Amino acid sequence: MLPWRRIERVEIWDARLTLPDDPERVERALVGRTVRDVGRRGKYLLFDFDEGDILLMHLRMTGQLHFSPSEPEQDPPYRRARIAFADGASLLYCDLRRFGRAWTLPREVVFDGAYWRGRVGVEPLEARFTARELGRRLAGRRTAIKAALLDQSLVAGIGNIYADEALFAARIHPETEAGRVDEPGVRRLHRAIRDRLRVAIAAGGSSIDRYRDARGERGAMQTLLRVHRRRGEPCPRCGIAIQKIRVAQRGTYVCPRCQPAPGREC
DNA sequence: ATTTTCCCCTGCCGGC
DNA sequence: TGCCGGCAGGGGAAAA
Repeated sequence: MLPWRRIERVEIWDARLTLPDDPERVERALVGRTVRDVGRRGKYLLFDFDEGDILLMHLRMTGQLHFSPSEPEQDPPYRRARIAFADGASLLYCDLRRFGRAWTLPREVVFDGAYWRGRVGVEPLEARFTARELGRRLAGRRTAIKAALLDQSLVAGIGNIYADEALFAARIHPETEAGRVDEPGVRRLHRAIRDRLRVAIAAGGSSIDRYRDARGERGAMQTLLRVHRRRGEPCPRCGIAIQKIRVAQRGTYVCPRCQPAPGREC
């Protein structure tokens, strides 16, 4: 919905958005550019233009983009920035918790792998993400498997929801040492990651809280989640109560029977 | 180097 | 019922 639109005006109301850069500098870098392509690398959004720097965004926890094809209706809450296009369309950025960031970088930096190394790892839905590749990346890691899944530099894009869901589907306890997941376990986990992400994308994401897509639509994945945010509900596989624990400083949901704690497999 | 802790924000909810 | 600590779809910086 953005390609071929020319940016006429950029308004950044929350200066935190562009930290550590100045909002004015980012505004100047964007005005007059025509959008060529919108892409993604891990959880980073990339806006590529006819010329000049690339705009990168990370929505973090509560960032949202709202597109409207004509002059925006009313002001949504927590609006932080707006890109107004020459044809009257606009892209509004809202963010309750103000963790999201936007910044610009030269194309050659963004398209060089060095920028992403240590930041964003293999894309889980691409062909080169094989079970063998997952195993290679987990090998030798002493941290909990869930912490490893949340580590974006290993595998890109898995967040707290889908880490829980993938581990449940693979029947692996989240606190299992990453390097000690056995080979069949790695294969189950690899399959589970891809399966759960594909289902989630097809469902339009999980609108547990306030998540909406750029058109304002809710996702349906929250109804398909099997353990995440389902403490006390029956496990869909065995029926016993889902437990909530804490792993890697994140709320973690687990079936104590289907995902036996490390060291006492059933 | 890898791993863990703290912190950035605002609003909401569960538990006392 | 009302208040309040804890927690939330994340990750960077600093510390262990």
